[in-house]
Amino acid sequence: MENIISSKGLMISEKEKSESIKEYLYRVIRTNIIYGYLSPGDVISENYLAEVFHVSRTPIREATAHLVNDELLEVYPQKGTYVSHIDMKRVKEATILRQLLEVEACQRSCEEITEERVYQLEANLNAQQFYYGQNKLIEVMELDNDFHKLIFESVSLLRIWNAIQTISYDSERVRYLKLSNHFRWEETLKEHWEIAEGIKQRDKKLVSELMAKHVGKLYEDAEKVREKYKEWFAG
Amino acid sequence: MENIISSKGLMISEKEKSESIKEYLYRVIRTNIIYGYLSPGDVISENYLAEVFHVSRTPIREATAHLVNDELLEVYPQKGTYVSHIDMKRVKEATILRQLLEVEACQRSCEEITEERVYQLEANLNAQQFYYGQNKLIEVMELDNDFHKLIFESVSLLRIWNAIQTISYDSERVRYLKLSNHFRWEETLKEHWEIAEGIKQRDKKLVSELMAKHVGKLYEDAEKVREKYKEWFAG
DNA sequence: CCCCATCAACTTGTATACTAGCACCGCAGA
DNA sequence: TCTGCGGTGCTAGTATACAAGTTGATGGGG
Repeated sequence: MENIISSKGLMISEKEKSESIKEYLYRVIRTNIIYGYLSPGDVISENYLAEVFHVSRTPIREATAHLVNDELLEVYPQKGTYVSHIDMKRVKEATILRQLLEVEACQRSCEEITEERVYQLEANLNAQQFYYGQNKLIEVMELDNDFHKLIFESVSLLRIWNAIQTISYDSERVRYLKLSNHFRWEETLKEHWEIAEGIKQRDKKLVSELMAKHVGKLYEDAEKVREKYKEWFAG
Repeated sequence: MENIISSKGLMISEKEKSESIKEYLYRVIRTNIIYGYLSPGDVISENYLAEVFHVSRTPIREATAHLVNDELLEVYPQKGTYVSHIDMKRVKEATILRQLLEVEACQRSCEEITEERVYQLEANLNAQQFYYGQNKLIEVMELDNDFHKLIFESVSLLRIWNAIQTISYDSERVRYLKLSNHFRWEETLKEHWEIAEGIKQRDKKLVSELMAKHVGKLYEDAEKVREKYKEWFAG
């Protein structure tokens, strides 16, 4: 992936041909927030974004409306648009949601998953290790997401995966802060390997415990991250 | 609630002062789809909607973009915008999601709920009975939703409730078809009363079983509804 | 009669112009 | 120096104009 850091300090990736301008803008702005190129409290007016991306305000507005829905942006009419702060209540709800659903998904995958997909899980973890060694943290994050997504995909629950995403963006920001501080990473990868191995062995009970623990730890980690980056958090 | 059926056959409710035009449009168009004033396959061009609501295309576009995200509308550039068909796969995923989360919520409510909220649950069910007697089905539907929402509210999991909603709109359409055919309604209300009573008695085990059964039945009912309204369904 | 080309009437996508409202800053007066 | 008032420049909300593309009907030629 080739990302360009613009003069405005934004990371601007290439537009895919399959996506419309508004989808492109949504994706790019969202990743800039999650990966910290836009910090909580930052003001980003529509005119400013329109200038940076060389498009009119119309697609910008459609993208920002989506991001408001995701609670990553807050729009105050006639005042401005701000990057939201991370809300621990949101992280908590996302954790509860994920614990229940990821456990369900990996239990089902113990019964339904194919050898091919097990291989994909293992390849994914190897890739994570590789990119982490190269300090390519964004790639590591995306692979981590893909790992979990692969499990949902293996049991045909992608819409549920997407529903999880829409309330997990604050957790994503926490995970990236955690990752960029190299906090507990080796341990986290080990948890992934254990889960993959458990699925391979189709041990539902073991996998459930591992996954519940794995997801649950994010909230604990979030508390620690909050101490260091308290200005990123609300309340 | 005063709803006006426009000359175009749309049910147009009053705009609340607290909501913006785009939020109003989103709400009205969504309810028109769920309550069958707009049927799967219907074409609704942006110009058409702009004319009906006496607004420009800009807020219309923002509302339709949201509805595309909800998979209630499908937009084909330069061709048209269509009301989507009900997808049983979506209903299935929503059922799985709800079973897990509603069980979790009502278990928590057994520990946390206040007497005040228990009273609200009971009042809600009485109101459902009343409006059903008056054949005010839309009010019944909204009260049914409020019943479940109250439970999530009682345990501070409203974001999870909202996440459920975003993948449950097909289920909503099924529920309204079911309701307007007076299919299994008395039984459904009885299930609600049992759940409310179980929460009041704070019997976690009983409530979990009842709720899982209650939510699970929607998918079975959907199969039956599909036989009668097969043109409403995809595939 | 059938087929193909052309054109007109739509559609959504994008850009731009205008409106309304808030906030800040500087100036004037006490 | 402090206070109040008003202008100015910003914001997002909305309306409109234009661009690009699809569809379907119509009419002429084989």
